[in-house]
Amino acid sequence: MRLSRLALATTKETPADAEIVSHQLMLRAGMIRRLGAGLYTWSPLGMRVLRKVEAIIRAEMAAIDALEILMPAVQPAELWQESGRWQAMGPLMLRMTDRAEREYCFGPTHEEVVTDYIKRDVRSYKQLPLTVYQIQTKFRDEIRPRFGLMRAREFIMKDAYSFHMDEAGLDREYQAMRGAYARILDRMGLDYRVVAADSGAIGGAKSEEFHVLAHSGEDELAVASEGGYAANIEAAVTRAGDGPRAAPGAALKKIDTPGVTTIAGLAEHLKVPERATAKAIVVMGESGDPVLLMLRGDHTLNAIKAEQLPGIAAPLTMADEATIRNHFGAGPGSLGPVNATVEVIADHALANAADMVVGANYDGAHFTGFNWGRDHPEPRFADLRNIVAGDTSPDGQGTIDILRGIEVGHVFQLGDKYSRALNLTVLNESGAEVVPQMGCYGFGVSRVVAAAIEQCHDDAGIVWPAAIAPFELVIVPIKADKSQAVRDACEALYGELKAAGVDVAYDDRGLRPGPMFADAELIGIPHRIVVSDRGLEAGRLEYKGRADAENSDVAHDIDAIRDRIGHR
RNA sequence: CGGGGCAUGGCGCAGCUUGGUAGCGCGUCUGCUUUGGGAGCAGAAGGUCACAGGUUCAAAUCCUGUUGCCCCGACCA
Repeated sequence: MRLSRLALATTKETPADAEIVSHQLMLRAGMIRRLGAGLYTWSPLGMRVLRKVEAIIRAEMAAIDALEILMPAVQPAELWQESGRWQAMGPLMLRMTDRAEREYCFGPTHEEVVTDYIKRDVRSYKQLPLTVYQIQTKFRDEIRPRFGLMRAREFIMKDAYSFHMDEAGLDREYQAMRGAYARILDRMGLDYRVVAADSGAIGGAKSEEFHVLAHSGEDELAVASEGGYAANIEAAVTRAGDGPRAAPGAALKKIDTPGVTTIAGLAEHLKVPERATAKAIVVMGESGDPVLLMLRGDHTLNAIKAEQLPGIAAPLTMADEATIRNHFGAGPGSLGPVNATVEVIADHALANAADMVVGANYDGAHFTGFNWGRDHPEPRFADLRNIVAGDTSPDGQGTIDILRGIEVGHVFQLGDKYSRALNLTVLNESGAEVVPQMGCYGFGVSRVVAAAIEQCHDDAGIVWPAAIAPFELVIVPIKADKSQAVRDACEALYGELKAAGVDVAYDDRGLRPGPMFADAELIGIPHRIVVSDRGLEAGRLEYKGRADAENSDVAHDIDAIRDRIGHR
C-alpha cells in the first residue's frame, strides 16, 4: 500500500475527550472517528487491523469446525418475548418499530435468533453436535458508554453458539472453544488470563472470561501464585477464617466515639488495626425487612455474592437511612449486632474472630470486646466479601494477587435455558424428544483491538503485535524528491516485498523525515526500512523494529529483510 | 437515572466576569527555500460562536428553555 493513497489522518494533539491510551491513540492514529456517544466509524487504517483480527478468529473457528453464519442485526420482538428477555433486558436493548407498528430490537446478542434458526433445520441427534458463529455488529444501550471502543454502544463481536445432545457433549465443545480462544489470543501476542466468572443475567452454569491484562482494565482478577486458581473478583470465593475461634478475652464495653462514622476513623480513634473492627451494612431482605451484614473492617462487600444469598433481595438494595433508624435506633456508622432485631449474616472471615469492635446502635458509640455467642447469638455465616491481595487462595495453594484486565472473551455453558424457552427439540436414538444443551461464546472483536493497544504502546504511539499490525513493514525514503536512486530503490523494494507476500507500506507522501517517522511510530508498524543515498552508496538499508531502541543495518536484499523481520 | 462540567474555523483553546469590528496555536491551500526526528519565509482560505426564544440601539458575552457531548457514581454476556 502506498501511504499517499491510504487517507491517513494522524494528529499530533490528543483529542480532549479521550481518557484512556487506546482511545487517544486510535483517534490520533486516525483508526476511528466518533459519530455519537458510543458510535465510531472505522477508517481504512483501522479496518486493516480489524480485518487481521477477524482473520485470526475465522481461522481458529475453522480449526474447531465452527461454521460461520450471519444473522440479522434487527430482530423481531416475538422471539424475545418467548424467551422472556424482552422485559428482562430492559433499557439495555435498543427497540424500534416498523411502519406496521411491529416491534423490533437491534440485537444486543443472538441466543434467541440462533436457537430459532437451529430449530428450523435440526431435527435429529445425527445433526448434533453443531457449532455456528458470526461476526456481527451489536448494539447495547449502555447507561454510560465510555473509553472509546472499550465500552462502545455499537461494537463488533464474534458470537458462537453450540448445540449438544447432552452435558458431556457440551463440555467437550466448551473445552474446544476455550482452547480456540486461547490460541486466538496467543496468536495476537497478548498477555491474558482465563478466569472463573459470574454468569450474570445470561444464566447458565459454568462460565469463564478471557481478560487481556492492562492497568486500565475495568475488571479486577484474583490470581493465585500457585495452583492455577484464577477468578474475576466478582466470582472469587474466599476462605473462612482459619483456625478455631479464640475464647472471649475481654468484656463487652461501650465506649464513646463521637463523630466516628467510618472504619478508618474508628481504627484511628481506638488505635487498633482496621481488621480488629467489624463493619455493618444494612441491605433489604426478600421479606421487606432489612438484613444486617457484618464484615471485617478491612474487607469490602461483594454485592453479587450477597444478592445470591437466600433471604436477601435481588438486585441488592441498600437500606435507606430512615429504615435503618427505624430498626436500629441509630444511623449508619454506629451499627452493630448487639440487640439487633433483624437477621444478621456475617462474612465467614469473622467466624473465628473474638473481641471485635462493633457499632453500638447508639450514635457516637461503639462496643469493644464483642464476641459471637456471648454478646449476640451465632449468626448465619456466609461468603460475603471481595477477595483481596494476600488472601490464601480458595484451594489453599499460594496467595492471591489482584490483576486488572479487559474482558475480551466469555465462554458459557448455558444448558437448556434458551432451547427450552424456545421449544427446540431433537429426536434421540430411541425416537424421544430431547431438549439440546447449549453453549455460547462471545469474543469482543472491536474491543480486543483497543485492549491490544492498552497493553502494547509507548510514548510515541502504538506498538502492534505483528499479527494484528495494519502493515508488517514500512519503507521510508529520505530526500526522495532529490534522489532518483532513492526513488528507484524504494519502488523496487516495495514491488519485491509485495511480491514476496510482505504486507508492506511505502511512505510515498513526500514528507520530511520527521513526520514520516512520527507517523510510522504512532500507527505502530512493527518494522521500518529507511532508504537514503547514504545507505545506498554503502549497499545497506537501515532497519529499526518498532520496539527497538536503536537502528541497525540490513543488507539491501529481500531475503535479508525477510529474515530480519521474521517473515514466513 | 443522580451529581458535576463543556459546547467559539478540521483539532486544541482564549474571549464571556464588565455587551460594541471574533482571536491564538496546530492543521489546510499557494509560492519560494529547506530535507535524517513533527522546517523557514511570504501569502491565502476557512467560523449561522450548539439550537430556539427573550432583554437591549447593539448579544459569543446577560436571561429562559432545548439539544448534544464529556467526567464521577450506580449499571454491564
